[in-house]
Amino acid sequence: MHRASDQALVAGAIVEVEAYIGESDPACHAAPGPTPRNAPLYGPPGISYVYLNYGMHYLLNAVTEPEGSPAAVLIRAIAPLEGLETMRRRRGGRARVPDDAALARGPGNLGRAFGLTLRQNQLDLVASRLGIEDWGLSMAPVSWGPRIGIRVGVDRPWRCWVTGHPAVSGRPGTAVVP
DNA sequence: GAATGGATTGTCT
DNA sequence: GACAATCCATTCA
Repeated sequence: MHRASDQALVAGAIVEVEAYIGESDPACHAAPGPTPRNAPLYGPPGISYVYLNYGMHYLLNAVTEPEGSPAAVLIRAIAPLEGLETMRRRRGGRARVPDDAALARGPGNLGRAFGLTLRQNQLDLVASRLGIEDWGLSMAPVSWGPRIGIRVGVDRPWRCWVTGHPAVSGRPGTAVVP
């Protein structure tokens, strides 16, 4: 995943995601039906869905299903590969980041490291400066388990992460399927 | 027009 | 382990 703003390019390998699928998924933003906020979920796939959560964190989703089928993948963490200095500067303001693996660990931290705002909402993830590409790095073993940080729909094991990777958020050892 | 609460994180006890 | 920070979409009157 990468994002270019001005001169700075930041990029990293996605190591943790969660799926939010359909109006029948109580944790999906599409659960209440179409609204102005979740409109991107109902659009074509390959488009970003960025929203502000808890009034302070910009969370990034990638819309995955054809128009009319609301579903998206929440990008929760990336392993930084490019633009480390930029990420440190953006993260550095408040608390110090102990190690590089923590620069974009967790959806809120990722949003800050990438400098995301509502302006990055509904961007084309293939053609715009915010994008997801196949870098041929997807050979690491992954684990599946319940999604975290939500109060409903926790029964769905739709969280997927690179097993044992230091840039993955949450507590280790919660895998349902190794 | 006012109240409510959330796909979070860092700090404090 | 509890809580504050902080904004907007949604809900209710």
